[in-house]
Amino acid sequence: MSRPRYSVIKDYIIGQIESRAWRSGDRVPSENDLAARFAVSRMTSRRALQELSEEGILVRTQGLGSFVADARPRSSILEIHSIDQEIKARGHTHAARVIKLGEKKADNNTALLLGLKKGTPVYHSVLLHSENGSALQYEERHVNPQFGPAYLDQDFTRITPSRYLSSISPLTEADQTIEAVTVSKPIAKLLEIAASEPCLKVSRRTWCQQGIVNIVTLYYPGSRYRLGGHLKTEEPQ
Amino acid sequence: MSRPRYSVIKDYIIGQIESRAWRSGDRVPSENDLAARFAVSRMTSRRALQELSEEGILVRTQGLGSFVADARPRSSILEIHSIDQEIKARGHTHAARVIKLGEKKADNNTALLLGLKKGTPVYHSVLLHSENGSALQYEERHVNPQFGPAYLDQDFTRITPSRYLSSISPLTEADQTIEAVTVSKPIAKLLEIAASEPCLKVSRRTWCQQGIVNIVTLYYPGSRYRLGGHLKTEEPQ
DNA sequence: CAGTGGTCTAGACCACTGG
DNA sequence: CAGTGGTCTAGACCACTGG
Repeated sequence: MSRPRYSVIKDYIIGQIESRAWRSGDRVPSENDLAARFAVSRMTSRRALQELSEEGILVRTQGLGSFVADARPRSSILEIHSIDQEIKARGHTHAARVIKLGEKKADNNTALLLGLKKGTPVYHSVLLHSENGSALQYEERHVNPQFGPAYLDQDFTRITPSRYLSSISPLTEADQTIEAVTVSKPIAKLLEIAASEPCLKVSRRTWCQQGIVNIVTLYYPGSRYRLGGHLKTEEPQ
Repeated sequence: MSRPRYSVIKDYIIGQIESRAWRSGDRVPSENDLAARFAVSRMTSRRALQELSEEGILVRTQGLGSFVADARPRSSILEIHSIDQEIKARGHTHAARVIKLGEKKADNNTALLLGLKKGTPVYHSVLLHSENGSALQYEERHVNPQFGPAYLDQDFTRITPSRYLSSISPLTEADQTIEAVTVSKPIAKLLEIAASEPCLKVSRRTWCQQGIVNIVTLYYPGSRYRLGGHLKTEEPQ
């Protein structure tokens, strides 16, 4: 059961980009070049280039060629994905550092958002996620212990909180707001940015079938991250 | 210059789904069926089904067939709302000021994004929208004249560009990215904020059935605006 | 088993870009 | 002009699904 040839060609191209042999704006080999080099038909080399173009890794122009796209990360607003998967999907290395992990009594606001009584014990975690060694996301989370009983026993350098929680109780719903803010000095320091640098703040509350799982606040350096999405109207009238 | 055949097949399938002739879960004709019906090769009918699958309109399973996907709820973050409607929905007063309105030759980047040749004349507008007298959104737009022929004759203090354009050619698709940035001094002045204040930047490209309508850049003061939405997973497994 | 989608070939003609 | 990507053909073999 061998891998499809177009997929091998994709990996080759991704490898070249990751190793910085080919950089943003560089032209990559043409369909014909790749077909000859990999001894496949042009339809097959074309598929590799086409898919990389759809994935935003290449930009193609008729008559000109295919070029390595601007490397800034994108994520789909539609999908709630785990940051590690998102980073790995870009072919990069994800690492997480656990800043805090423990139990807290829910304050007024946390209790309200989680639908619990004030003072109820909740799990609290703060993580810093990095992409290829560069800080990308500060993550603070308050978890309803009911939906993640072994939360405090997890090794969050190996599995993200989001993945652990969704393995216990599948996500069914979420609320989300997106803002542009500056962050406090301690957070700026962790994110390796100046305190004046604008950041994206994503505040999210997630539900499983049985109730509210957790509330999350994420901060991304504006210079290193953007949210992206593609939408289609269901019924163009 | 006829439309590609795979695109004709896609439209046929979309038409069947829109007219409710084919409904969620129904099986659509196979690659071979469509190839015979449209007198094309299987590679061509396959492309139509493949693209619709990537767009989430069909779901394909080897050995089984291709099926109409469930209609999915979308995040309101992704709904394209007219800023005036949004403000009025809050019971507030919307006002718009026209900063620029005219014709420009498309530069390299604009041409690329609009799918036009460099130097093609495009319409260009800059507006400032306010809510109860307080600046809320800086809007810059480059419009393909083909899809808004009377763009320059509109009174954008009375009808927003977005509403005018969608009255001409209904919106079918959009790309959007969201970033946290600081803005240039002139824009900061218009928005009545300090140049150091973080802003949300929304970059959007919209399509109608026939092609790319326009590209838009919006800036919102981070202190006065946030994007919000509610999402539901399609299939809680 | 017949039918489905997944991969692939070796050609073809075309529109487009730069020099 | 030579080179690029965009569309397309008429075949092929394969893995997979249900009956």
